[in-house]
Amino acid sequence: MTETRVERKERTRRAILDATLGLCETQPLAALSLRQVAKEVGIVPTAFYRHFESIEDLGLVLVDESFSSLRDLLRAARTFDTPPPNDRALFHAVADNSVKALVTHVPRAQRHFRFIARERLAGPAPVREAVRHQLELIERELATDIARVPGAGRWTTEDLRILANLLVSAMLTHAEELALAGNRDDVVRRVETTARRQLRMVLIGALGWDSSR
Amino acid sequence: MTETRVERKERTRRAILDATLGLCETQPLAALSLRQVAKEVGIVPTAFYRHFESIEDLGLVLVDESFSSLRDLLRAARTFDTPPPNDRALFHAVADNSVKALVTHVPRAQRHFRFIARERLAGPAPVREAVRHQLELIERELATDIARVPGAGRWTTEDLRILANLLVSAMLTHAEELALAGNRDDVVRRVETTARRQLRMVLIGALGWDSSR
DNA sequence: TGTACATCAGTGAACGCGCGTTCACTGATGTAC
DNA sequence: TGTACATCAGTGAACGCGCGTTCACTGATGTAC
Repeated sequence: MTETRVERKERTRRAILDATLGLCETQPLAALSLRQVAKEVGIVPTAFYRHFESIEDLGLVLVDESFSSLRDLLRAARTFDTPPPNDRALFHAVADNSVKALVTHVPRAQRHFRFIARERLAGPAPVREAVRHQLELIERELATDIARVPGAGRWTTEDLRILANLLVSAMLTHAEELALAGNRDDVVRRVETTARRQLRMVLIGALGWDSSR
Repeated sequence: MTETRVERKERTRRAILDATLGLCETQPLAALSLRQVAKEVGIVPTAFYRHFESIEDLGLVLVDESFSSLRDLLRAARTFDTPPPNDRALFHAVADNSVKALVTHVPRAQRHFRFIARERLAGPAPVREAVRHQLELIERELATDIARVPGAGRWTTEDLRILANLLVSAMLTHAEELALAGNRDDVVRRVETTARRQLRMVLIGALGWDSSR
């Protein structure tokens, strides 16, 4: 015996998740059939039920998986090689780091990002809700991070949330574009430039912002 | 005879478009069947072909329709009752106006916005491409508009495009949330506050921005 | 170690149903004279 | 105005196909003793 029963089951489960991610590269979850997935995996349709209750149930698992890969991206974006000497340099470094993380990570986790891009607004309600929840967590974490930056003391909690929301929206939009555009070099470079410049505009603009005005 | 043959045909065509918008409130275009649409309209499935070649063909028409309603919103957002006295007041007025237009217009054209939100990333490639094209036009118009604002002289064309892209992304995100959340009062108010505050942050932050740095 | 039994991932036949598309048609509206 | 013919939006039967789900099953793996 080279593989236990549990290992074999896990392997099939993994194959179902992968096959679904593959099929979702060109169509939304709602357009998939259980039989299509089963055929792709190489199992009989009824065997699907040994692993998931429904396609939607499977979708929720994929949302969790996708966001765990997104958290990797965000962790990378927060890491600095050397601490920047002043505020302006700090913001430039943050912007450069974040965008570098974006363009290197998205292609590696492309199928996950494509899945999220598609299902975030088009998916079944519970799937959309799950994506929404995860994005809210990210937004809150970012707000906490920004609060620690020098000069952020003047900002109210509400404004920090609103700023974080703006940054998350903008970067999500870019990630979605990258994921759906494939890896066309011109697109990657354009998105890279745009994203970096926007982060700088907002962060440096933020230095002059006063919550009380 | 109360209705000519042409009028009657147009009425059926309209009914097909409306039925599709209705069905797309809860599912993406790719999950619809031609028979479902025909049943909703009250015609026999084969009659569909007298009006459209396929569901995708119909989707492209709905994209055009939706964006013509979005252009109405944008026209409204650019209209001022009284010209503001200074730059800061101008930006506040622009932010307030734009957001007011957003929250009043989205519910009125809700089905169109829901359709765009769903199909922008999840739709068939030609539909996604059509949405993308329309958004690019809006972005370019906005850049031209910003260029006319006092203090924008220091900005490069490239930076104007990038700023416009940021604003369009942010406002699109809010419009999509409004459209998919329905008309829940708390959501509308939260989005309204967030959107207005973000526009102010960016526009006022932009005053301190210098393309050369 | 060997045996007898339990578990359970995956099978395969079967079901009724909705699918897109074909085709020849109908009958009201429109047009030519 | 009246008649004969053309147009064409919508009909209805028919097709083969893939759908989700049910059910009783098989046989390899796991467990108790």
